Amino acid sequence: MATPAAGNGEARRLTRQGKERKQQLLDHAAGLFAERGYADTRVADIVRDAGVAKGLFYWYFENKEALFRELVETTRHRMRQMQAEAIDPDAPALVRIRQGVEASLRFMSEWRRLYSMFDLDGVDPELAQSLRSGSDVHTLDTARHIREGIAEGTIRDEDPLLLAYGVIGTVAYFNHLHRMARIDGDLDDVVRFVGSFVVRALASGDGIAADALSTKTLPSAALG
Amino acid sequence: MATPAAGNGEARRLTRQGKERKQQLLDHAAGLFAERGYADTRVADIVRDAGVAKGLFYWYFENKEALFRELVETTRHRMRQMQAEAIDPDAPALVRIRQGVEASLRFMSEWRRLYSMFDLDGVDPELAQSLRSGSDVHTLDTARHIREGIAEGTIRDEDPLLLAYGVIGTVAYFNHLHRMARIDGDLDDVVRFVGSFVVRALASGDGIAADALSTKTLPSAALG
Amino acid sequence: MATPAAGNGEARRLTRQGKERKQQLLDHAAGLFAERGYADTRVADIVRDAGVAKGLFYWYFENKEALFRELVETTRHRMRQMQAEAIDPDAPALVRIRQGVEASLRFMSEWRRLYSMFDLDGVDPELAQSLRSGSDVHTLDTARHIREGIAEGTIRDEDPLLLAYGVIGTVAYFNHLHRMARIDGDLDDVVRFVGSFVVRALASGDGIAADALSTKTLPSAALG
Amino acid sequence: MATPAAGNGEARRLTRQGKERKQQLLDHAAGLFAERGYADTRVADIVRDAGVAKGLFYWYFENKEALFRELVETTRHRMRQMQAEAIDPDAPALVRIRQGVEASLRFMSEWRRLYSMFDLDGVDPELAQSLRSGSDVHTLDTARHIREGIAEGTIRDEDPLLLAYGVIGTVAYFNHLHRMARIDGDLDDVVRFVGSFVVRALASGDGIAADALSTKTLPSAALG
DNA sequence: TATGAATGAGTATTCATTCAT
DNA sequence: TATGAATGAATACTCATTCAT
Repeated sequence: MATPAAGNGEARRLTRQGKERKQQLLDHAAGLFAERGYADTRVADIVRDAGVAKGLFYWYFENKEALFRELVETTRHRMRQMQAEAIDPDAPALVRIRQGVEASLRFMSEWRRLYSMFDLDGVDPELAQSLRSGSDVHTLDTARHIREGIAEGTIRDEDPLLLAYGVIGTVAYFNHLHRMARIDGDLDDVVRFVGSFVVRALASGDGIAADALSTKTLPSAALG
Repeated sequence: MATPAAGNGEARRLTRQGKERKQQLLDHAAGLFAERGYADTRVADIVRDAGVAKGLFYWYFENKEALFRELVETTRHRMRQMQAEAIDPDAPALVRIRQGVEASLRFMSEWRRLYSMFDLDGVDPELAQSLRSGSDVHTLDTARHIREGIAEGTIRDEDPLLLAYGVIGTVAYFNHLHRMARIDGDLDDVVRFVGSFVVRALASGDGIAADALSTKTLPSAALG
Repeated sequence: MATPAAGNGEARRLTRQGKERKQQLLDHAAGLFAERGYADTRVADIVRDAGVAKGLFYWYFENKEALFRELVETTRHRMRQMQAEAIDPDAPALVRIRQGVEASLRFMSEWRRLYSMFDLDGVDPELAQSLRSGSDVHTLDTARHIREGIAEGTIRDEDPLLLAYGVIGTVAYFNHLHRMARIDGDLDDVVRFVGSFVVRALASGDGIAADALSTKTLPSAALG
Repeated sequence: MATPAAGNGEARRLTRQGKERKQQLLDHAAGLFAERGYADTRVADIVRDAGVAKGLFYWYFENKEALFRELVETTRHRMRQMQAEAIDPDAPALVRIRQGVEASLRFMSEWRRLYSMFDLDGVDPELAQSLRSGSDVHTLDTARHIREGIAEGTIRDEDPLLLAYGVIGTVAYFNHLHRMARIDGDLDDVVRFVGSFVVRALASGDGIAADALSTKTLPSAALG
C-alpha cells in the first residue's frame, strides 16, 4: 500500500488532501494540454504549474499517459451525463437525436479547453485505440435512436451505423472548427444549424417536418 | 560546398539520379508517416528504409518538416486535379458537389496511406496552420458551388460557409473511418452513401430530387 | 518527537509490538534481498511486502543500509555460534578445520536466502569494507587453527594466511554454486567433498591420514 | 545502415576512425568500471572521460550494458588465448592444470582493472546469467583435464566437475584478494602458492610428486 | 552526391529520505 | 507508533541536425 499510483488497476485510498492534490494536478494538466497539446506539455510543466515537486506527480499517477487517460474518462463521463439529461426519452427519435447533437456541441463548447486534448497528437497508438472505443459507445447509442426512427418511419431506411457516423462526424467537425476559432458566429446559431443539418440528412420525406422542431423553444411536454 | 536544400525558396536543379533519390526518400517517408505518424517517424527511419546515409537526407530536404510539406503539396495538387476532372462544370450545383464529394472519397481511399499523415499529430502548430489554409481553399470552392445551388433554388438558403463545412466534415470523417478500417463495406457503397447523405443535408425541398442522381451511372452529358 | 532509529549507536527500547514489527521488516527485507539483490530492492518494496507505510521504515531503521548491516550482523553472529558448536576444541587442527568448513557450508545452505545478499552487489564501498572486516575475523580464526596444525606437523609449513584464504575461498565458491543451484547433488555429498578437498590441500604428508576422518560419522569424543 | 549500434545483432561497418573511437570508449569505460564498478559509472562519465559528446556513445553501443558485454567478450577471448599458449598439450594432466591456473592468475593480475568489473554489482540478472555461461566453458575445460588425470592415475578419482569447481573457486578467490589488495606479496609467490595448493587438493597419492614441478622453472620439454 | 561520425539539448521516471499529522 | 504526502537530485537515452571527408 505504499505506492498509490503503482501499476495495479486498484485505485489507491487517498486522504482528502490527497484527492485535492490529485485534482489539482489534473486541472493544471488539462489547462496545459489544452493550451499546447499533450506532446508539448512536459511533466515538469505540469508540476511547476501546480507548484509541487516532480516526484509527487508519480505518487498520484503512474505516468503522463495515465493522467491523460483519467482526464479523458472523466470528461467522457460528464458528457454522457449531460446528454442523458438533454434527451427526452419520450420524444420522437429525430428529436432525441437533435437533442443529443445539440447537447454535445454545447458541452464541447463549454469544455472546449479539455476537448482540444482529444486531437490526440503525440499520444501513442494504443491509447488512441482506447479512446476510440469510447466514441464507439457514442456511435452505437446514436445508431439505436436512428433504428427507432427508421421503425417510426421518420428516418430514411439506410444502414443505421453509416447514418450514425454521418451525425457524429458532422458534430465532431463543427466542434473542431469552433475550437479552432474558424467559426466565429454565435454558438446558438451554430448549434441550431448543425441540428437542422443532421436532421435533414437523416429524415425521410415524412420526417422532414421535424426539422422545424427546436428542442430549445418547445418544452418536451409539447412534443409527440 | 553548396547546400541544395538550403532554405531559399528556389528548387535546386537536380540530376536525373538526384530526382530519383529525392522521390525515393519522399516515398519511403510517406509510407512511414502513414504507418506510424509524423512524430513517430525518425529521420533515421526514413534513411534506413531508403537505404541511404543520414547525411543525404539533408542534401535533398532542408529538414524533416520541409519533406512533409512537400508531401502535402504534392498530394493536394493531385487531389485538386482529380476533382477538377470529376466535376462536370455544366452540371447543376448539387450534382457538382456530389461529384466532388465522391471524387474526394475515392481519391483519399486510393492514397489512403498518404492521407493518414494529415491527422497532424505532432506537427508543429505553424505547419498545421499552413495545412489548414490548404483546406480552406477546398472549403471556399465548395461554398461557391453551394452559393450557385442556392441561386438555382436547389440548395437551402442558409450560410453557404456553414453548409460547406458540413459537407467537408462529413467527407473527412468517413475518410477517417475508412482509413482506420472502422468501415469495412465496399468502397462504392460508402461513396454512394456519403454522396446522398450530403445531398439530402443540402437540398431544398425542390432539390431533393437530385438525390436520385448517381454520378457514376449517369454520364455527365445527361445531366442538366 | 523522538526518532528511535536516529544515528546514535544505542539501540532503542522497543515495545513487544515494536520488536515484532522490526523483525517483520528485517524478514521481508531479507527475502527480497535474497531474491533480487540489495540494489534492486527498494525501500518501497520492503514496506509494501510487510504491509506497512513507508514512513514506518525510518522509525525502525536509520536507512536502508542500516537495515542491511543489521541483517549481516545477525547472520554473522549466528554463524559463529554454529561454528563454535561444531568445532571440538580438543580435536586435532585438521579435524577442527574440517569441522568448521562443514559447519559453514551447512549453515550457509540453511540460510541460503540470506547469504545471497552477501554477493554485495550495489552496496556502497564503505559498507563492503565493513563486511570484509567481518570475514577477516573468520580468516584469522582459520589461520589460527592452521598455525596449530603446522606446529602439530599435520599441516604443510606454508604461509598460514594464504592457506586460510585457500580454505575460505573454496568454501565460499561452493556455497555460491550451491546457492545459484549450479550444484544439484545431495548437500551431504558436497559437504563431504569440500571437507576432504581442503584437508588434502592443507595436509602435510603425515597429516593426510586425517582425510579419512568424517566429522559426521565419528563422535567428537572418539577424535584425538 | 544508419544506426550502427541499432539493436540487431549485426555488427556495423565502421571506418578506421570509427573503430578507434569505439575502442577509445571501451578503454575509458573499462577504466571507470574498474575504478568504481559498473553501477557507479554513468554513461556521462564515460563520454566525458573520452572527451566526446553523449550521443556518440549510442552511435557505437546500443546501451551501457551492451558495452559491458562487449568488454566481457573481449576479455574472455584474450584469457582463453593466453591459457592456450600457457598449456603444454603434451604435459601430464596435473601439470597442465597447474599451467592453466597460473596463467589465469597472471592474466587476471595483468588485466586486474578489467577483472574487477566482473564482480557484477548492479548488473542485471539476465546479463549475469550470460556471464556465468562463459565461466561454464572454463569449468568444463578444467574438468576435461581432470578426467584425464584420473585416467592417468595422478588425480584422485572423485567427481571431476566438483574437483574443477574447487580449482576454479580457489583461483577466483585469490584473484579477488589480489585485486582488493588484501594480498600484498609478490605475484610470483602467490601464483606458485595457488598452483601447489590446487595440485595438492587434486593429486592422488601417486600424483603428489607432481607438486614439485614448477611450470616456471622447468621447460615443458622436461616434463613427462 | 554520398557517407558515416559527431553534437548536445531535451525529458520521463526512480527512489531514498523527510515531514506533518 | 503509524500513516500517507512531499521532496528533488540523479540518469539513461533520443534524435534532429551539422560536419569532415
